[in-house]
Amino acid sequence: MATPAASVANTFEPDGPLRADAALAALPGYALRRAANTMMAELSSRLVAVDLRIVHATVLLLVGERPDLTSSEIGRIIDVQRANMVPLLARLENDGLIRREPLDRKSQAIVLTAAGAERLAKVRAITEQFEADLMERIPAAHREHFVPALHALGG
Amino acid sequence: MATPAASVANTFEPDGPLRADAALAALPGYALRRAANTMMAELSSRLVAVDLRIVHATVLLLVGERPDLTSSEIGRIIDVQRANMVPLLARLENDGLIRREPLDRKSQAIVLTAAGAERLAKVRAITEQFEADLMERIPAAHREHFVPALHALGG
DNA sequence: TATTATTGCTATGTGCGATAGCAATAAATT
DNA sequence: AATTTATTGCTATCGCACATAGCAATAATA
Repeated sequence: MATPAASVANTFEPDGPLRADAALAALPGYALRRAANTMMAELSSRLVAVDLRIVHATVLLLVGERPDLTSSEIGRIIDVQRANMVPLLARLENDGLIRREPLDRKSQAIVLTAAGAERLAKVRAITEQFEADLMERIPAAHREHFVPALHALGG
Repeated sequence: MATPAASVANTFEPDGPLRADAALAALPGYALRRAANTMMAELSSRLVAVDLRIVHATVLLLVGERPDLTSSEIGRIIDVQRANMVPLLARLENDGLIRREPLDRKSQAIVLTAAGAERLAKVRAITEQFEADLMERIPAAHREHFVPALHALGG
């Protein structure tokens, strides 16, 4: 924020907000990181409306689709380790959004409660709008190439 | 890793590594986040060769281009707050890669030392290779659209 | 000259991710 | 069937990234 005051000014955006230096802006990897950060910040701020963080919303989306996922399985899907799933699910359980249902004597399924289903509906509305807005920010000429490119970079 | 063992199997990748659930994979925002994470992990692992983290490498790249940047200015460019620039620059200074040079009685420029310049050369080699590899992973048809799309999403 | 802004810093809190270890149980091997 | 191996859900803990609040010195502005 505020005026750059950089002695050696950015040649490309003479007076605009100091985004990335020219040297950095040229790097696709840097652009990728910044775009992801920007968009995730945007999504985060939209999710305050449902008092959820991105990870929590992701878990709701997931268990809303598959009613018999275990904590470990969810962790593998979203790249969160078993140990770190504990506080994450505890939070959702505390908020009354999920419930645990024994599958056998070792594993338990994570399932939505009624409140969880309601919250999920709002999450879906928010994420759908978010995704739509995201795609619309991309110039039409590039739009259809974006997701395929991302998928090629993996996950 | 290991076999999914998901009771409700992933319909699209019957036996492959469990990446993202179908519901998640459809979301551009999710794909963006995952691609960024994957690529940053890749870059990080390449940077162990120069014993630097991504942020540190970024700072070197930056001060290598502009010899009179202050801590505050660097922070604004790379989105790191003043307070958090302190340990970051302390690390680089400790490693003998940067040096502080007074601009006036309040501000100081962050400049490369000889060792810093040498390290930067290696960083450049690594990042150039990384960026090239990244772009090559993207199918040719989508390649040229990628960076413009990212820039549209902002930084 | 008086006020306001900026710089570089300390101190501190919070949340995330990673690692190691553990008891119970399930799955695989022999 | 018995034994070994793997998996599950968890605790405890460490380090890192990031944010906030505050501070004294100094520079910039009104």
